Amino acid sequence: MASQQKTSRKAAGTAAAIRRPRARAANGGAQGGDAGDDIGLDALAGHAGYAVRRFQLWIFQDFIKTLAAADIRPTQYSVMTVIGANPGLSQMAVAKRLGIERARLVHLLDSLEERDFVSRIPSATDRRTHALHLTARGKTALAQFKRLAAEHERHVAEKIGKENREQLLQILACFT
Amino acid sequence: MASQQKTSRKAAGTAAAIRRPRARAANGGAQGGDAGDDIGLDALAGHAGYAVRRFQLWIFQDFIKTLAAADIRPTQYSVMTVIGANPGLSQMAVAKRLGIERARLVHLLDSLEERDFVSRIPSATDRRTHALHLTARGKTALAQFKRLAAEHERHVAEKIGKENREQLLQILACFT
DNA sequence: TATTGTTATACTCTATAACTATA
DNA sequence: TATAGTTATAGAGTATAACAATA
Repeated sequence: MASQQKTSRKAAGTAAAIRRPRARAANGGAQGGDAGDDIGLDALAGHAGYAVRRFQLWIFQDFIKTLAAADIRPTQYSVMTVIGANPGLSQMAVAKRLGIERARLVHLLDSLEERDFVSRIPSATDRRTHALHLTARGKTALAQFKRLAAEHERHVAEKIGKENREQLLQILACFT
Repeated sequence: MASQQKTSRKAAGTAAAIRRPRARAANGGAQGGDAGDDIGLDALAGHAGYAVRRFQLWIFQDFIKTLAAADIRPTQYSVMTVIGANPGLSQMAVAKRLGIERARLVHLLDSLEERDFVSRIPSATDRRTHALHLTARGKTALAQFKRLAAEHERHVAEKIGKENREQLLQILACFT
């Protein structure tokens, strides 16, 4: 399939190689090879999804950077937070609550269990399920993660403004 | 590595199998095997990143569903929109403007070129670069995509409220 | 028969590094 | 030497399907 794509691209490139007077000049001619910041995006400016995507990229990057010393990523943090607030949940319950595939949660819990942050305790009432708990070490670790996460939230407030951050949380409350 | 993980998980499970009185009872006991909606998440409620992530998932799902008939995904749409608004841009310029890896843009453009929406035109001034343009077919298609995208935006407004959507766009304007 | 946890597969996206051809 | 486009690879993340144990 890759070679097919390659072939068709090369072919298209060759065909298009019949040079034209360049409509590009209509743009001022400064944008062809330049990665300047003056590229018009008005067409995307009105799209909520684009702004939200860029914001989410920024926010996750800052979260990862701020919690890099603890080596915890956003999803791991959310899993530990939910288990810490609701000890004894099953894997299905956590997966559904966070919108994670249960197949993926298996691997997330594997790594958290390897680091001795979480433990799967067989349920006495339903032997298919595990009751999820934070270990003593996990509880201590989560407390530190939360301090770092609070620092990350301050970065967000600095970036978009304290009031704007609170408004945003209100607007999106229906998604938490 | 997989078998290592499996081994350590099984071992941890066995060791933890020494049953405890279940701290879970402190939560009301209804949450263990249940995926109910009453799982406490207060701990995550104050985190902008979590709300934004969930919102972005919803918004992308709706975008993909609304534009499914056109078979266009959000990133493809943003690429065509930028090229349409700024004909003649180089691949680097588009990649930087949209925050996409230039390596990934290659494949995105491959598929758009295969569908005859975009063409790479060799630059006369810098033979390393391609000037990107929409084909006639691409322009017609983009016009239809924009109508569908506008319908998607109406879905967003229905979901979070018309005024909230506009406020959100204002708050996140610095990320577009 | 349905559900939980698990394994496996595939596809998308992200992040790199290297290669080529140009500059 | 630096840059643009390309190729390749590895790692997350997502979406499925299937399986064993259990309900």
